[in-house]
Amino acid sequence: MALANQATYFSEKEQSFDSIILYMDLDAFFASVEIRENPSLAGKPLIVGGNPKTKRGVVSTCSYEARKFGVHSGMPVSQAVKLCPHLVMVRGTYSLYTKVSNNIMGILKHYSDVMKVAGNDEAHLDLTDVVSDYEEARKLAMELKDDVYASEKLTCSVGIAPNKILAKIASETDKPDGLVVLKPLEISDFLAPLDITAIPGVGKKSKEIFIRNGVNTCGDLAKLPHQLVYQKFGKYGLKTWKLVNGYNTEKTEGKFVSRERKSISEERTFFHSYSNWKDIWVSLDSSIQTIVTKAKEKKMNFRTVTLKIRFQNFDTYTRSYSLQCYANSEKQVREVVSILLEEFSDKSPDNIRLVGVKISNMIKIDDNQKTLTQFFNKTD
DNA sequence: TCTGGGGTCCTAGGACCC
DNA sequence: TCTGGGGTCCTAGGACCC
Repeated sequence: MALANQATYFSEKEQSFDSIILYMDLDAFFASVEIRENPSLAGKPLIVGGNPKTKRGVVSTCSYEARKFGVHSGMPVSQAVKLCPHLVMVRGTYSLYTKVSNNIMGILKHYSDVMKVAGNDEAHLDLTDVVSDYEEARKLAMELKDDVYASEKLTCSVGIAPNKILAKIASETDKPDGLVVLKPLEISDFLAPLDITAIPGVGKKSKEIFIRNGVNTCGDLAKLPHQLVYQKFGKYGLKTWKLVNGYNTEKTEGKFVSRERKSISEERTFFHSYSNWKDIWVSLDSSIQTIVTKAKEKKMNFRTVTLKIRFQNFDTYTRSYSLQCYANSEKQVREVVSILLEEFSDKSPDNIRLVGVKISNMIKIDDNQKTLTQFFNKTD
C-alpha cells in the first residue's frame, strides 16, 4: 500500500481522541522520601535498595544526583558504586513509602472519580468529564502539584494528553517537577524528536533491533511504511508505529477498566548456598503458604502452578503444570511443585541461587459459585 | 557489571480435535 | 504414500515495567 493511503488504512475510531488524561509520577519517590526524612542527604547521590554492607542487590530508586553518574534503577549496586564511589546507600523504609503513597493517592482522588493507581508512585486520572479543555486541565494540574507538595513535601511530574500512554510519555519529558500538556494535533510533532525508547515497552532489546533498521527516534519510525514495520518489528512494532503517527492506540472505553489479577508469585534468592533439599523446601513451603493465602484473600482459585529455579551461573528454568480442576489449597500446590522439582533432583542443592512458585490461570470465586461448592460439600 | 522481586504480555512449538 | 487447515490449550522462555 502506498504511503498516501496509510491515513485511510486505519479506522476513523482509531484516530479519534475524545479524552483528557492526566498522568502523575512522583519524582525519585523512595529517594525523595528518604531525603525529606533526613535533610542531610539532600544534594547527595543517594540510592535506595540493595544491602549497604554486602553491596549486593540492585538499585530500587536513586536521586537525580546519582542519575548524573549514570546510575539507574535495576542496576546492580556493585556497578552503581563503581560509577559513583561516594554514593550514599539506604536500605529503604517501605512501610513509610506505602503510607505516603496512600496519602497522595487520596489527594488525587479529589480531582477525578476515574482514577487508576499504577504502582506506589504513579497514577492516571481521567479528566474528560472534569474539565472542558486542555487549558483548564493545566490549571487543575498545577493545583494538584501544589496540593501534593503542601501535604507531603514531595514533587511530582505531570503529563496531560488524550490517552494514558501519551500522558505518561509527556510527563517523562520534563522531570523533575514538570508539567507537560500534549494536545491531539501536536502528537506526531511532539514525538518525532524523541528517542524510540521514550515509548513504554521499547527497552534495550527492541532498541537494538530498531537501530539496526535505521530507527533511532520516533520520527524515524513514523516515516516507514507500515507494512515494512509489521514485517520487521511485528505486532508491537505496528502498534508503536500507529502511536508515533498520531493514531489513538488505546481502546476508548471511557472509564479505566480494572483487570483481574492474572497470577500470584513469590521467589527468593539465597544469599548463601543451601546444602540440602530440606532447606530448599523450607523456602518453597513458605512461598506456597504466602501465595495461597493471597489467593484466598482475593477469593480466587487457580489451575496452573509454576516452579522457577535459578542456579549460581544464572541459568534459569521454569516448569509448570495445569491441574484439571481449579485448586485453592497449599497441599495441591506442594504436590505439583514436588513433581516439577524431580527433574532437578540430580543437581546439587548448593548450586541453587533462587527458587520461586507462581500460581496462575486464576478465576474469581463469586458468591454464587461459593454457595454451590458449599452445597456439594454438604451432600458429600 | 555480576545481576531483587512482583507482575504483564508476547511468541513459538507441540498436542489434540474436527 | 505423503500428508489440509483452523482452533484451542499447554508449556517454556524472554522482554519489559515499576
